[in-house]
Amino acid sequence: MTPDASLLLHWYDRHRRTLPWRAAPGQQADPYHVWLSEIMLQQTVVQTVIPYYERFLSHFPTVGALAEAPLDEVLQLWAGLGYYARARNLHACAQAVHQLGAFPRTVEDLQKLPGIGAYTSRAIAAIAFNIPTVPVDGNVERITARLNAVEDPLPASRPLLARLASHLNDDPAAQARPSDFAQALFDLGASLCSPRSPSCLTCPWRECCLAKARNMAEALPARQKKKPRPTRHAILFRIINSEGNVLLRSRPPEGLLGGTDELPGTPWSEERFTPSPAQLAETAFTQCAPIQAQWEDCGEVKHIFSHFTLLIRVYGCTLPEKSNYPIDPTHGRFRPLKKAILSSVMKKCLLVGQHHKPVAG
DNA sequence: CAGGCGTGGCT
DNA sequence: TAGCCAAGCCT
Repeated sequence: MTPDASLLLHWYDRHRRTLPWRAAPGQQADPYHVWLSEIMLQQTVVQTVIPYYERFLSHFPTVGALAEAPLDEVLQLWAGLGYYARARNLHACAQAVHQLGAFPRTVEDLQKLPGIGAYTSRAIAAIAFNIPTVPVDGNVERITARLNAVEDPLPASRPLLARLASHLNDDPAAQARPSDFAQALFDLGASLCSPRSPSCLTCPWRECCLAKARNMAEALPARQKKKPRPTRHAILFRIINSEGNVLLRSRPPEGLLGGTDELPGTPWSEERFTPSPAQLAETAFTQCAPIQAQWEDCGEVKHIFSHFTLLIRVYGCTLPEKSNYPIDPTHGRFRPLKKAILSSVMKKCLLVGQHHKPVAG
């Protein structure tokens, strides 16, 4: 059965969240703002996105400005947000939209653009263009699974949930306010219909929710058990010259951390390798190191990616003034950190063992 | 089409 | 601590 959309919209009118990319009540949102925010919000929480969104908008006030910027400038602003393919696609999409002259206004045409899939195309269509469609993200999947008491685990149940969700706006009240209805679903999922401890007692849809009736809301949606996360190991070298610049190299443009800068070092291997002091000075070992040096052990960095854990041993050295070590360009070049594209994991590696703030007392 | 692809906050 | 998972897309 179709839930009463007017109940949800009434709740939304009273509890609507104010967000930087949201239009004021009754106003039409800017498609560029909606698109930019939706790309950033893919698998990323609102609180994390807000400062990135603000920085992007001040650097690139229009989609044309974003299209004409060099990719590295986009990547540098994106650095730390993760899923760097989003930044590449964002840039490519901006160029496509700039060519077209404006954002496409249909789900079908939006979905042809890089980085815009089944969810984002519907989110933009609904929010920016007021087209009656239901964007199915994690929030809407959860709401739908609970309303219908779908017990089959994700991700296998995804097609079923998408089919059920597509009927959430069958109600004429939803058709009358497509933009608000989509955002109301997000707000409901983010506040009352939350993953843990849902607030069913005050939910606008409490009367029609099968999961609430069966006292199983919190358990839904069920998820398939995840595979264990493997661990990989690496040794990275932090070499700082007398000007304070760091030896950095660029990662391949696609793949993990694509296009970001990294400290040179060993491949990221399944095997842990702890060199002895003698090995640290050996040529055979230093083929992974840019130079032979007196290495200082700066400590270990643990970083958890989505599909593996990385344990990094960081060795550091500071070069004396006027030193002229021959360094193979494959290891990188000395760069001021200000201009680097630094992922979070590399920021950790740059900071580890710096002891810049001694504990008081 | 299952898996690659980041990060941080929460319990 | 270790696991969970968030406004997904791409291949």
